[in-house]
Amino acid sequence: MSETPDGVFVGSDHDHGNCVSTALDSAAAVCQRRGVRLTPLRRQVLELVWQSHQPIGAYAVLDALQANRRDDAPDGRTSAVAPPTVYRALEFLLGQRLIHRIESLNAYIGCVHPGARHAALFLICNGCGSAAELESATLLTAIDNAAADAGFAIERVAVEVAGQCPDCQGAVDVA
Amino acid sequence: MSETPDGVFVGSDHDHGNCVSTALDSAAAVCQRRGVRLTPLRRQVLELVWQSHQPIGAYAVLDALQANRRDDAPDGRTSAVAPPTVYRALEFLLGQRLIHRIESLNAYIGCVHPGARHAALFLICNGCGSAAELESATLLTAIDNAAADAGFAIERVAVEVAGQCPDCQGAVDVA
DNA sequence: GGCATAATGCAATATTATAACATAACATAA
DNA sequence: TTATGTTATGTTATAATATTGCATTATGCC
Repeated sequence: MSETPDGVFVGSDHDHGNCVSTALDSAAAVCQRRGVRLTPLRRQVLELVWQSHQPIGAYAVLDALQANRRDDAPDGRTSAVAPPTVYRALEFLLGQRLIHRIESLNAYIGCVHPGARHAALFLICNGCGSAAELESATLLTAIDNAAADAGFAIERVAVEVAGQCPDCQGAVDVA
Repeated sequence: MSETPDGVFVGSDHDHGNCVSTALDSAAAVCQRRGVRLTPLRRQVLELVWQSHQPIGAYAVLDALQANRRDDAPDGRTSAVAPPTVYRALEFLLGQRLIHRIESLNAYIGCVHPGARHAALFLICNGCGSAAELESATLLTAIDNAAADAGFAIERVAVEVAGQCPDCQGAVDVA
């Protein structure tokens, strides 16, 4: 089923390096337009989030960051990266709408509509751990209406649907 | 604005004791029907979750449980309640669909349709911390359709909308 | 350079959740 | 009735996630 390049789940066949660099470029553009700084650290965190191309936890980002630094250091000696370093970068990226947080996984994923204010629907596969970001006008209208009926002022929306992606539905789990 | 008894947010004016005991009764009925055991511990945890009538964290339940036990003990001496005790009870209640978990808060709340398999929409007030459980057929249809289009098999749905409830929208936050 | 602001480093700790194993309660049949 | 399997709870330790507070460094601007 990796021959469905137009499915909402990215297959193993897509041009990964390209999609990451595209994301970084548009993030840079968004930040420049807004007059906020996509510092090397923030850029690196964004890159790591995109590279995983799946929801990735803050501590996984932290580990990757640390590994990067070891590689960069001439002698391999580096001080440990501390959690706030990562959380602050993630917070910045969330604020600029460059990534999303998946609440039900305590994890983060690159946003496919970088910088835009929007409410996304996530399909999260319990099998392979991948996630797809969708937009549904009907869905958002339904949420808006429900909130309006209740006199509720919306600030943030999370729609997270867990289940099995097409590729994982056939798979039998080996005992 | 506490004179809107038919709003989706419960006011301070509703019959709290009654709504808790109703919830406990129907939980007992559900469990009996299913042949599962609503043990004293599980019942007590369910009661604590309902009593708060807001999303309540596992450790708050734990503290309340501990307080209860101190009250019950003749001499006030009791051993500490440990996290697994609470998490296991919560897990049971989730499994029987007697409570919901609010992912974005890491918290739990009584289910208003006890025992029924359903996908709920939560309006969560950032001002007062209360939450309202809604159903929206349109919303669920939209989610079903989006999933179907993607060939995705749904297992669990979380729709969490954060914002300001009617009562909190007027309120100015004091600096 | 000197200053203000923003960003990062760093240490400690808070909060949420689970693993692993021991014991107790309950159900049922020999 | 106790033997036995099963379910539930207790207990200890630890894992995973996240934040607070303060020190230091980088950046932009005059």
